[in-house]
Amino acid sequence: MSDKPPAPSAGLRRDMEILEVLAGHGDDRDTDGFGVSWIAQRLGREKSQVSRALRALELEGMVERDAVTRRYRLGWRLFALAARSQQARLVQVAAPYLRRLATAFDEDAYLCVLRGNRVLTLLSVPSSRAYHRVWEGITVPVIMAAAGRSLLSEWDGERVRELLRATLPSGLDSAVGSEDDWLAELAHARTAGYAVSDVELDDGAAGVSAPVRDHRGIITAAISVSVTRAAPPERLHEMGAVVAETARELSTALGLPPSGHPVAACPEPPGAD
Amino acid sequence: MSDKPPAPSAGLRRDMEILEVLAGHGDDRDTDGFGVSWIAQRLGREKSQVSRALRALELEGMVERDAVTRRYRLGWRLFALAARSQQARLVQVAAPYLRRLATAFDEDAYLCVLRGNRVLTLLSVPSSRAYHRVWEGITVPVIMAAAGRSLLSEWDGERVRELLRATLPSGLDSAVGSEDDWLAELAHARTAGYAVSDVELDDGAAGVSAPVRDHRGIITAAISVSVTRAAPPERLHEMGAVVAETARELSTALGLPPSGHPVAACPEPPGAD
DNA sequence: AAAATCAGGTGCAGCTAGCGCAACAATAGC
DNA sequence: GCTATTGTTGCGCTAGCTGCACCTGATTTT
Repeated sequence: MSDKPPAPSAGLRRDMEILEVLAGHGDDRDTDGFGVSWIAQRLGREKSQVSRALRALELEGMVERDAVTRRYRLGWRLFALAARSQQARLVQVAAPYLRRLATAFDEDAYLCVLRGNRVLTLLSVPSSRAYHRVWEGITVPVIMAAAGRSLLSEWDGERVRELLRATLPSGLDSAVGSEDDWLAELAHARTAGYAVSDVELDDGAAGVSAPVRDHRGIITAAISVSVTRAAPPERLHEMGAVVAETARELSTALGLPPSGHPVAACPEPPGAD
Repeated sequence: MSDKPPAPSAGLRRDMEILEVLAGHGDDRDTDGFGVSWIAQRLGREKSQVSRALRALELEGMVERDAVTRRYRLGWRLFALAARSQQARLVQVAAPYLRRLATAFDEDAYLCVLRGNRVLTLLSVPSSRAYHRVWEGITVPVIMAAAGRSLLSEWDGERVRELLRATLPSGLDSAVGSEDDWLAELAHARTAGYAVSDVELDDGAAGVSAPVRDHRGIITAAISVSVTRAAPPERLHEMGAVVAETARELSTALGLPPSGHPVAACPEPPGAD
């Protein structure tokens, strides 16, 4: 009598509820999954319905069932779908944010990821100013890229040293000394939420960068903004704060829970106009 | 024509097909997403149907639509769910180990699991070298993957034969002969703790791999490192030893008791058919 | 030991929700 | 401006889902 009006795609809704239950409380104590009856009761639905739906979902690989305990958990297909498109999605979702930065500072903005011991630029948005060097698809050593510090900022110290040593051919003993400096800078970037690098290499660009996290909270990319005009340190830190905030927004849009809590509200990306 | 009987869960099937299309091929030309008509045509379905399904999926957050281009791509919800899957945990734990391998050898490193008779790559850590396509979320036949040998190394011989026959279309009679070779290689991999595969298929990558065990000692995954440059056999075996050791460390991190193998071959066979 | 309890699956009738066609709306193209 | 293309909606018809009751099989109770 009350409401049954808005019930389109009831099947999908049911499936999503089931998946959400299987996703669990986020805790990892539920590693053995959940049984049909339990899910049905929790959803207030018929067992038969849940049973059939789960079978269908299993057929599609969205859930998988433990052969012995007969319990269900999320399946490989979900993971495969996400894995295949996460990079494409990253680029797409990031674009508007980079544009915002590029126009705000009138500086080139970049989206970078770590590839081996080099930094790969996935997307670059040019400023209005003169020549814009195309970096997309280009890799540079971590130490040379502005985004490098952000990408490594949460790495284990030992790993960073290994990577640095692997990067530097060995001829540079100045580097040996600067390893500690680097680690210190990483620590600073970690606390500040952004990294500032002034000109280090002849060609190496100065810039500010901040880490982008995926839905799991792992740093998977970094955005950076070049700094082509002389600017006082405090100006750089102002920029850093903005870049860091933008990176946070982007992370949220990618599915990162706003404050380290299960998924919730809407990750509304600023629709380009 | 006459058979429409086996059509349960038609809605789910449709949704999955759509998601599969949206996931693309991992190539990066799909970065713009896809339009309704294009998807409909590709699936051989009615536009209206696809349109409505996409709207429903969007409502659930499984897909999202670019505000300006009106094209769809996978949504945050799917990523959030994927992050909660069992595989995600594996990936998270394994990532540092793979990174270490990738930087140590400057070769691509992979984490793979067995999915039916194919090998699914869960995580690929690219080296710094030339562009490499995304393998994450992609499946390849067991015989083509470097990790295949490690994943099958403790299987019953008969079952391996079955799987090989099911995999090979049948046209390849050379395969019939090589079945025994394969079994022999599996035996070798079992004793050595790692598997070395040189180039077998035109595209098939050479590589070394080693098995990863869960807390029960059962092989649940494999890590492998590609070998893109010519290397003498002894070099490959050096690498194999390193990969095997890394796999052991990873297994321990996953909860395997450090002491040798508690070994499978227990009350529970990996699937009594 | 038999019987009770619980989890999961199946058969079936009734009815809802999704399908397909085609008209319509909204853009893009010329 | 008009036409071509893409995306949305109205609606009758039926495929497929819901929900009840019953069945199987494992685990526990007394």
